[in-house]
Amino acid sequence: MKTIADIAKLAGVAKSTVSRYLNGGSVSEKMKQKIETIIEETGYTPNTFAQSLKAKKTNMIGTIVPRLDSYETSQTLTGIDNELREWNCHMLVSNTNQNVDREIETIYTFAKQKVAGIILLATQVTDTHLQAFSEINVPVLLVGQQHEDVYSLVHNDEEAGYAIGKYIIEQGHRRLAFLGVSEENIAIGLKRKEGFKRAIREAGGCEVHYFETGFTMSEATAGALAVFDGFFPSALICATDDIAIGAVKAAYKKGMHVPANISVTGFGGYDITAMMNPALTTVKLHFIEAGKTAARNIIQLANGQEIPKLTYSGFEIIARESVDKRFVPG
Amino acid sequence: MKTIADIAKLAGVAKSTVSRYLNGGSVSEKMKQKIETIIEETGYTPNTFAQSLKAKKTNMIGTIVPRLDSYETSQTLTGIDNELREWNCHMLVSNTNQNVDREIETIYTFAKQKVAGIILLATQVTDTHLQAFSEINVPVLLVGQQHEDVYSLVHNDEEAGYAIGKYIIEQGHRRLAFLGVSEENIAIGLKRKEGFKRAIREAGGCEVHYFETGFTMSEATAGALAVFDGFFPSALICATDDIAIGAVKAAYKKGMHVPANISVTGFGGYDITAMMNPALTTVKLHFIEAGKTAARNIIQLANGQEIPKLTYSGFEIIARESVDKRFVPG
DNA sequence: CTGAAAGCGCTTACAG
DNA sequence: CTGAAAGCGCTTACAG
Repeated sequence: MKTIADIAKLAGVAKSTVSRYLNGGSVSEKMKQKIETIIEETGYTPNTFAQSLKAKKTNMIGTIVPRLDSYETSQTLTGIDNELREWNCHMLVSNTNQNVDREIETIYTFAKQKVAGIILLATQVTDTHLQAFSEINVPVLLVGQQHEDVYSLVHNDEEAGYAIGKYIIEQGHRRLAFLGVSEENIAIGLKRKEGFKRAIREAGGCEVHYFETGFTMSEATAGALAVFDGFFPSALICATDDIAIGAVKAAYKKGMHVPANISVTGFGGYDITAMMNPALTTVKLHFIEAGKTAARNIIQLANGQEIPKLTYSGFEIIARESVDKRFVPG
Repeated sequence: MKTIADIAKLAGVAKSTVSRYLNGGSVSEKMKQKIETIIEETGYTPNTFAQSLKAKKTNMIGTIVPRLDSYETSQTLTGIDNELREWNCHMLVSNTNQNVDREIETIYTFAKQKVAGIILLATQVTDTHLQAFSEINVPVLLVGQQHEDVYSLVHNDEEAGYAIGKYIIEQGHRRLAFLGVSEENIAIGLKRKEGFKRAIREAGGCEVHYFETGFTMSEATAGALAVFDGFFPSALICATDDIAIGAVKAAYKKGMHVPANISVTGFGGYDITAMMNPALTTVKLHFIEAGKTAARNIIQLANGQEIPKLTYSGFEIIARESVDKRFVPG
C-alpha cells in the first residue's frame, strides 16, 4: 500500500505538496500534472483513518432504522445508498428493532464513530432524542417524522390522507372505517388520519368509525376482525399497506369479498400490493426518491451548507381493484 | 473529548499503561482499578481512527447486497446487524443493484476502508470475484452461494428442493411444472432444481416440465402465463416466493383457482406468504439465523480463528392452503 | 508556489 | 509491571 510519502518521493516534492494537490490547495500546474500521473500509475488512495484522525470526520453517513424488514425501510435505504455513492460516501446502517433506547444509544455511538451525518428513519421524537441531537456535534436529518427543532424530510402525510379520503368519497362510499395506528406516531397515526378527516368534513354526510391497531400484518388482521364486529362499512381505509393486507385477510376469514362486500385501501405503495387479488388501491409514497433527497440533504448539512428545515416528499393515488364504485342516491 | 493522554495524566501513569489496560496487557491490579474509575468518570472512549491507523483494521464489517428491497436481504441484514452489535461491530452496507461490476468495485472499496471482514450476499461467483478476494487482505464470507475456495454459508438448497419435491408428490401430484431461474445462479437456479429432480426420480411416474423466469414478481407472472400455455400441471413448484406470488397472480388472470385448479408452492418463507389468499405453502429458510451465523463466522475469521469452509443453514416446509391433496389411483 | 515540522490519538517494541 | 520514544499516514499553520 502506497502512502503519501511514497508519492511525494516519486514526484520529488514534499508530502505537503501532495496533500495540497489532493485537497485542492495551490500547486503549480506542472506539479499537478506530475502528481496526477504518479497517483494514477501507483493507484494510490489516501488512508481514510489518517485523514479522519486530523479532520475528525469521516465520509460515512450513519443511518438508523426501526426495522430492516419493511418495504419502506428497504426502499428508503436503496435511495440513500444510491445517492451516497455519487458523493463518495458510505452508509453505516443500524437497526434498532423499534427499541427507542437502542435508538438513542446508536445516535451516540455513531457520533463517536465520527460519522459525517446521521439520517434517522424516525418513529417518534422524544426529549431524549432532542438532547442527544444537541449533545453530539453531528448534523441529524429526520426522515418520516418531523420536529420543528430538527431538519426533517417527510412524506406529505396530511395531504396524502386527504387525497385518499377524497378519492374514496368520490367513489361513492359514505359508510367508512379508518384503521390506523397510535397517535404517538405523528406522521402515520395522526397526520394521515387528520388529512382523511379533513376530506370527510369537506364532503359531509359520512358515517365514519375509527379504529387502532399495530403495524404488523397479523396485528392488523386481528384489528380488522374487530372492525367487522358489529359495524359494516362499505370501505375500510388503512393507514399502511401492511395493515391493508392484514385487513383483506380478515375480510376473507369473515367470508367477505373484496371489493364486492367491502372496499379496502392501503398506504405506501408496496410492490406486493400490485400482486394481490384483488390488486390493492393505495397511496404510493416515493420512498426511493425520498431516500435520495435525504442523502443529498445530510451531505449538504455535513458540508455546512444550509437547507430548509422541512422538506416534503411526494405521493400519488394508485387506483386498482380493491375499491368498488358505489351509487350515491340523490 | 478526552484522549488517552488525559486519562494517563489523571491516573498519574504513562499513556502506554492506559493503552495496555485497554487492550488487556499486563497492568497491576491497583492501577487497573484506578484507571477503570477514571475512565468511567470521564466517559472516555478511545478514538477509533487513531486505533485503526495503527491496527490497520476497524470494527466494521462490510456487507454487500444485490438489492435492499427483498425479504431475504432484509432478514439476513437484520440477523447480521443484531449479532454484530453483540461484538461491538458495525455494519457497513452497500447495495449493488444486481450489478456485478459494482459488486467488484465495492469489494475493493471496502478493503480500502479497512473493514475487518466482508459478507457478500452473493448471486454468482466469477473469476473476477475470486481475484478480488485474493488481492484484498480481508476475510470474505459468501452467503447464499458457495464456492470451494471461499468461506461460504448456504441454505441447504438441494435438500430443501428435495423436501418440497417429496412433499408435493406425497400430496398426490404427478403432473408438475417447475418454475425456476437461470442456472447461472447455482443455489437458486441449479441446486433447488436438482434437489427437486432427485425427489422426482425417487418417486418415479411423474410428468414434469421445467420453465425459467426472472426474479421479480411481474417477470414471474409472465413466466407462469407461459407455463399455462398448453400444459396443465396439477402443481406448480416455484423457486422463490416472489415467483410463486407472480404465478398465483397469473393463475387468477387465467381464471384458475388456487389450489382447486392448480397447487402452487413457494420457496423462502416470506412473511407475506402467510397473508395471501390462499396462504402459500412454502419452504421456509431461516434468514435471520443465517445472518447471525454469518456475522459470527466473519468475526471469527477477522480474529484469525478457523471456521469450516462451508456452513449450512436450516429450512422447513410450511404446509398451508395453496396445495391440494390429490387422490392417486392404484 | 513549496517545504520542514508539529501534531491528530493511539499502539508497540524496547528498556528498565 | 511501567515508561519514553517512535511511528501509523495524513494535514496544517508557518516560513520562505
